[in-house]
Amino acid sequence: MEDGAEALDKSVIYNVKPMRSLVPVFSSPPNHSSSPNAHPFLSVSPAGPFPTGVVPFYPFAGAAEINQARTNSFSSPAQAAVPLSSFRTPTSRGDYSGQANGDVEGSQSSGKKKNKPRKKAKGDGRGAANFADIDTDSIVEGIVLSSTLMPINTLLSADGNEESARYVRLVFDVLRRRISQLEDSKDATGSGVRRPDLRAGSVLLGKGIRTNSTKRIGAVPGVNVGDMFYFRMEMCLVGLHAPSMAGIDYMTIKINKEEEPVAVSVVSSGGYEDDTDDPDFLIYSGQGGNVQMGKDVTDQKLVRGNLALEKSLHRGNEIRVIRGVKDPANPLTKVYFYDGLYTIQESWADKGKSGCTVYKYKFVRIPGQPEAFATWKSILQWRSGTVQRGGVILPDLTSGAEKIPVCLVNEVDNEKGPSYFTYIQALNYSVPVGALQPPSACDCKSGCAAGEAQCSCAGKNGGYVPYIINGVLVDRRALIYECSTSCICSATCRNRASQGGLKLRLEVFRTKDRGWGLRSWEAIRGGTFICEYAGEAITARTGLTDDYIFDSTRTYQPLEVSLGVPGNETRLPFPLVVDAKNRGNVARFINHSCAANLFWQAIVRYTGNAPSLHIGLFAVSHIPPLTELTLDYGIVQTDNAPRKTCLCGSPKCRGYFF
DNA sequence: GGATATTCAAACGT
DNA sequence: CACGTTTGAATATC
Repeated sequence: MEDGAEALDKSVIYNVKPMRSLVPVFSSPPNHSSSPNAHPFLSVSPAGPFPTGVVPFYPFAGAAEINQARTNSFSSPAQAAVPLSSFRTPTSRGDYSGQANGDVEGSQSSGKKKNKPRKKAKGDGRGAANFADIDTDSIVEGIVLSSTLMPINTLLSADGNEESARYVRLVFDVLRRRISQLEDSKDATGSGVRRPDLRAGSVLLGKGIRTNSTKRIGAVPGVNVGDMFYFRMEMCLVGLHAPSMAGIDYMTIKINKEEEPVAVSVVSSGGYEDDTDDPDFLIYSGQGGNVQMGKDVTDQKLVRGNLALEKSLHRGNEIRVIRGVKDPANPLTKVYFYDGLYTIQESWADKGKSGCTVYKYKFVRIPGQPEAFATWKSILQWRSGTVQRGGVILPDLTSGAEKIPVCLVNEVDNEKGPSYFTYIQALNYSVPVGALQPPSACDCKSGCAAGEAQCSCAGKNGGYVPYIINGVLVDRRALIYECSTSCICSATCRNRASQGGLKLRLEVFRTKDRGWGLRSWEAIRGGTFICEYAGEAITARTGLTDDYIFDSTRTYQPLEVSLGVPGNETRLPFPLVVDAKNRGNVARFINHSCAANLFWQAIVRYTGNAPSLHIGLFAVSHIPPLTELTLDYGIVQTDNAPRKTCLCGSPKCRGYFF
């Protein structure tokens, strides 16, 4: 288009093989918890000293006492092993939300305080009725029983670890997404505020599906600097920050018979006039004094959280800091980054704008921790153009084929870029005649998510639109039917999440010693559609082990946590192999990992008049910006198939792939 | 132990 | 869309 003299197709660029077998980049090293500073409390702990990073504080109750409080069937430590057959798995009907569960609960627990319903005393029932008909017990049961991550009889202990924290976060989000989906499918007549996050959090707390439930100073096992959250409840469930709203979390410690509150974590997210400019410092405002319903601004008092911060200043203990920011990609929501440990350097009393007293605390970040909030700030600068992203080789390797540019960066060595390939946005593959039911053609006028109970596309997906808002998939299914050209609904219908090319800002980057990889500048929620695997469909030969191959006939691990409904297997009813060597999209740069943060999902929709199949890639869990995106490329079943040695480095590494 | 006060939510309406 | 309103739920404290 611009200078036509060049015979070179602009979409053709350099190409070097992605090294799929190499170690993925994690947002933070796993050994972060070995604090550079000695823990100030170790010397005074009655049971100390402990190894660095271990903070076994039980100020009020022993672990046993806390465990005893759990009476639910799923985490009860009473039975050494619970045979799976003693549980009834959900039936294959599309609607599995209304089933009774008395047999399961009854056989495992005495029935006292089954689900801790948290009765609302209010008589109107308006808000409470929002979720009244959603059987969260059955949903959670399906999730727990189908999980491959933790044995169901493993106690989610008061002191967590990497696995339990991951488990809790995954369960929370899939439950929350399912509740959202069920809410979305109802008539949109109810105007009450819906809070699937609170509902999911409350249900899981009631069932003991939480971890690190004892408060502690310093690092929280299984939660790493740079971890990302979308709801306060998520942080509560993993023991990072307990209060559901308050910004300061604190605990009382007993020293020489003196009880004293100390702060353990704070959330800074714009509720007060904090100074958050410098990623190494934080000026944090004390709590209270704000305008509330029918109350004026008042002086803050040195009580509760403020008192705890003051005591922490004098004790010098580490305090976890969570930085909440507005997500520019979705300005209505917030993202929370766990930014690691800080100490308070000084405090003072200020006069706020209204003339009332506001306490201020200067937090200083302990050096040597991985970047978290600092990374986010850098990306904001790249996006606004105030700072240029370093190492850019090509500003857009799609050459405009995507609406959003994908830059090619190398901050590591002298490689100039991958070898030639042609950028295409989508896979072009028609479903074999008779292999599947054809997709539907709905006539929804107002979007297919809410209130369109008659949507025939939703009917194809078991009665529900498979996506909630923002292109977030509720759960993996064998196949998803999207709305498309033959539907009445608009292009913004949420049942078209995989269409229209990239929606996230991505970059292809040079890894340190691992070839090229793909990652995002954006905060990605679990379940989000990332991209499809584009390329040339080759159905004739399967079992290929070349690079740039996606092979649906390989064996894939199930998701660690899912809703547990039948039909979420990955096998397709016909063989599809995609070769992205000569033609492809960003997906061809995605490296393999046995602990991948993406999964694939088959999607059917019309392209013109032909039902076409697409391979969508979705986020397994929240993915912080600049974390490498990885996919499990599966296993070839035949015994003598050539295999590639895997060095993904995860504890679950199989040692090979393909 | 139950009830209450406190609180840097999250959604939605204007 | 910035701001106000509404409905919240965990926890500490009374």
